[in-house]
Amino acid sequence: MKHFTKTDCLDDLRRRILSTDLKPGHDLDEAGLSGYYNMSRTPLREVLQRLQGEGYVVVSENRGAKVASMDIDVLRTFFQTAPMVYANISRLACEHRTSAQLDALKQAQIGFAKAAKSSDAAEAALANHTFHAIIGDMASNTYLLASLARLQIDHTRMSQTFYRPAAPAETMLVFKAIEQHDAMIAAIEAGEGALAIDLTLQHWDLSRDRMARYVRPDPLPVDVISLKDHRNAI
Amino acid sequence: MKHFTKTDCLDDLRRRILSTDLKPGHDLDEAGLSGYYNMSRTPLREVLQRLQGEGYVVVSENRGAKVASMDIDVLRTFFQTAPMVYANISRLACEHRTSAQLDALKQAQIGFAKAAKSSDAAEAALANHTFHAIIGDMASNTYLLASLARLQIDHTRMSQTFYRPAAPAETMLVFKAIEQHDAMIAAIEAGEGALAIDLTLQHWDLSRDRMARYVRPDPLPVDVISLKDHRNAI
DNA sequence: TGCATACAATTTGTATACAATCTTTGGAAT
DNA sequence: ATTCCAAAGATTGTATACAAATTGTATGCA
Repeated sequence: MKHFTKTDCLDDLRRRILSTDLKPGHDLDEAGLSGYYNMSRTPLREVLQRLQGEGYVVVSENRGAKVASMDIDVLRTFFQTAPMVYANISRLACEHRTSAQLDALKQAQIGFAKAAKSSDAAEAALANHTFHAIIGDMASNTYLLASLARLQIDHTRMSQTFYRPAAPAETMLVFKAIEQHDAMIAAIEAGEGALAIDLTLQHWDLSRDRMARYVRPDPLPVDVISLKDHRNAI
Repeated sequence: MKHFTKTDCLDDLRRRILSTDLKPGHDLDEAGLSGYYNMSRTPLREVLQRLQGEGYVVVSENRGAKVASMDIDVLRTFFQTAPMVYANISRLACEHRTSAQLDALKQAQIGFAKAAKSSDAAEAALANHTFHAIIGDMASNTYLLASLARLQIDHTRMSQTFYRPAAPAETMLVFKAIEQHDAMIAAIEAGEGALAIDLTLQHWDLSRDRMARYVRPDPLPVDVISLKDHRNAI
């Protein structure tokens, strides 16, 4: 059987959480995971501690780890905070970006466009995550990056539904998002901070309402609320 | 011998790092620490992973943990970012503060004033840390809080020298800081966001220049650079 | 039936032993 | 003397065993 290294395990858990393969509030069993990744509980627990530090999971004493939840009240603060942080990150990226980072960003954009058009929701959301994470790197501001990283976790999980085009009008919005990414690359390359801020805010206006509509509280036991009601909640 | 719990260990390491009892860049030996706290390496390593997530330490593969460093270039971004984050936190605190939190803040201010006047630098810096951490709690914005926490780590470590009053003029500045804290408590209690922002920015203007002057790079091996040169660097 | 308590089962926390990796040291060859 | 290599020492990483805590279940009693 394949042997996972600790970094692999870390990356995979991040990916599974971001893609909501592991849903918000989901209980993470140490024995189960250590079996899944074919490693002992000792290094796995260290991985969970790290993920807690990064905001992916919450571990409570004697009660194990859960995937970080997305309650309604944190989502209010999400939409309150995200534009400001993302905009500032974009501005800083204009000042500090290197050509290597620009290349990486363009690559990420290619991957994003492909995934978005293929309507593989998880893949598209992850590609979008990568795109904005690279901009975060460009800003090279450890302090703001800490906020950005946490915002991105929730952003990526919320945007799952965004890339599952149900109606044609919604597909249009995805194409618009791709265009906005291109414009942002240009702005960053040109070092036009004001423009980058503007584009970022537009980017947020595009997705805010849609995402907010799809947000739902942590999954409840199915015997308490019917699945149909649950799907329509919030 | 006394038996430390994991939380104790975590708190104590945080305190020692913030007070620069453990200096930036200092190497943290697992065996040494587990002996010091009288616990085995397994839980200690988990503590270190957590501290990494919080930005207190950096652990690198097969090379152990170091206290997070404070290089010159991150300090530029520090002064660039801190006013914005602290100001926003203050504003949010005005909106969300509870009366219990206000009480805690007033208590913290009493502790700060006492420590600052006693010219126990570490104690004063830690008390100031607590004061601003409570305001961070009040804001109840997990995302911004992540930035604030990281900013505070460096802020507290830098401000060590601030509370070691050498000249009478500098003592005056400390008294001024105490007054500003009182004004901020009043603003937050009254829920006057604009005023709180203003006070926060003033608070930063007060300390910025002084702190920047005392910043120095990570300690270098003494055989590379003479101690005298080192002390005068930056 | 409702509730409390005791006991079993599961899950998390810690210690220790051992494996893997990095660092230092002591020669040997140039 | 200097450089390179190898072996010893030290430090970090992982697995396993056991201890402690939590959760689930069954039983007794009102």
